[in-house]
Amino acid sequence: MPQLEKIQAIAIERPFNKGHLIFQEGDTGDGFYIVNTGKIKVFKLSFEGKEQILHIYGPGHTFGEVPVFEGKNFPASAMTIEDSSILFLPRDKFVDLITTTPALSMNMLADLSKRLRAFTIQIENLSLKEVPARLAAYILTLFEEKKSEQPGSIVNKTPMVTLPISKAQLANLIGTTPETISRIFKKMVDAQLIEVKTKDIFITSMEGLSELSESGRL
Amino acid sequence: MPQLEKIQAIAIERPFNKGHLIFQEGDTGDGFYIVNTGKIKVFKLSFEGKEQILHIYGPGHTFGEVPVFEGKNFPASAMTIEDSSILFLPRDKFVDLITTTPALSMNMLADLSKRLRAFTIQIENLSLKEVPARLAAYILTLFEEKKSEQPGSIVNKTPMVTLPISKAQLANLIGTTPETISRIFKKMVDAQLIEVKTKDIFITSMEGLSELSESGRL
DNA sequence: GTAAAACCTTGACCTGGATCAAGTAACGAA
DNA sequence: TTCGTTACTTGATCCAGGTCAAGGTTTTAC
Repeated sequence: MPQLEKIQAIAIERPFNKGHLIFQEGDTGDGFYIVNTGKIKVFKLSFEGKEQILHIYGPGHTFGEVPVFEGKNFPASAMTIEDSSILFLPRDKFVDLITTTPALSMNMLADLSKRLRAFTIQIENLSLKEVPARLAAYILTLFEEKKSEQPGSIVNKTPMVTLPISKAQLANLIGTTPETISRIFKKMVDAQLIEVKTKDIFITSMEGLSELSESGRL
Repeated sequence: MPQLEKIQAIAIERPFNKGHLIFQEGDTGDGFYIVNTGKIKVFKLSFEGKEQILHIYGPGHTFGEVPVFEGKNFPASAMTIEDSSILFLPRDKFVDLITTTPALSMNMLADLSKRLRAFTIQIENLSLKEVPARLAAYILTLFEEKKSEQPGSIVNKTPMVTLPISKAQLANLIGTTPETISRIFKKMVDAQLIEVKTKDIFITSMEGLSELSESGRL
């Protein structure tokens, strides 16, 4: 991204404590956001207060663009889940920038397309997979992300991932409850697929996990 | 859309019978599509063959853009559900056009944003609402669409909508089964919310439906 | 107009996972 | 290190909605 400097020139930095509501579903959006440091969740609440997490984003990710381009309000809410520094990009300045920089708009289109793909997968998970398959898929996704971040080949070591969020949040992300998460982790351990030590998960059968994530009965 | 002519200049028209697979999840996308006439569904299939519909699009809607901007393959499949005429826009020509036409890229960004919003609602429905609420919400959406299409005020008439798709497809759209759709329609009739005559639905209690769609127990 | 096919309804049954309740483990502050 | 808080686990119970099976209705094609 060579446009980064231009973007930073118009960005306003805002520090937030963990648990700060950045915007709420229905609010008017007069700009969008980039995670600088920390971590945020984008989520919906049901009438009864149940939460469904749509995304969890760390440094470098943008969020809250939909109202900028569509002109209506935020379709979901966003909250920090760690102490964070968030950059705010005012709408007008960004639109100026994007209309004069075709490459930037192509990047933005690619970014929204990625998000559409991610939603596609989330809908598939919620509607077509049962909870064990969703959980297995989540663990595998974590592992893939980890591999692409530090591609140094780790031979001869049990593959391991560390949950980046609490198990309660994980439940809200994959559309279930903490109790169910707990029970299914246990079943996975019994089935020799993983070992769990607090937030660390050791994958003992990549193949088994992978199979569970697609066709998955446990 | 003043760009329409330019787009039509690079589009290739293709007629398809009902039930024709336009593209399949995983295929390489070397362009995207616009519905000219007819109707299509974009959907995912589970391992066991269960279907979840992501969108149903009629004339004027674009689909299959994700690979064009993101460079990977289709995240879902698309099929005609009526005899249809579909326009194909080859990737290269479209990218040329879009990089030289800022307004077109803004339109595209707005379009993808709308789709993100729609997915957001679908995820909320699947995860946070029960089937009766989803069905009520669907009927209300149909009614809103109808109103915005023909805004001539219809005073003094029972509000009515016609299901644009089969009940089996409706089940796949809202994430349930035909049997459940059938039972819930019956309950809605018993609760004096609607009358059903084959594909025509007469709304007898807008308020009741509306309440059911949000907080909804039946 | 009639037959075949596709679609829809209804009933009986079953199960995944939610909920409620109570205990246990991990974590942060003093 | 200990206390208080927050996070997680485990058990018992319950129900929304899925599945299977059989019958009814609507649409399509000739």
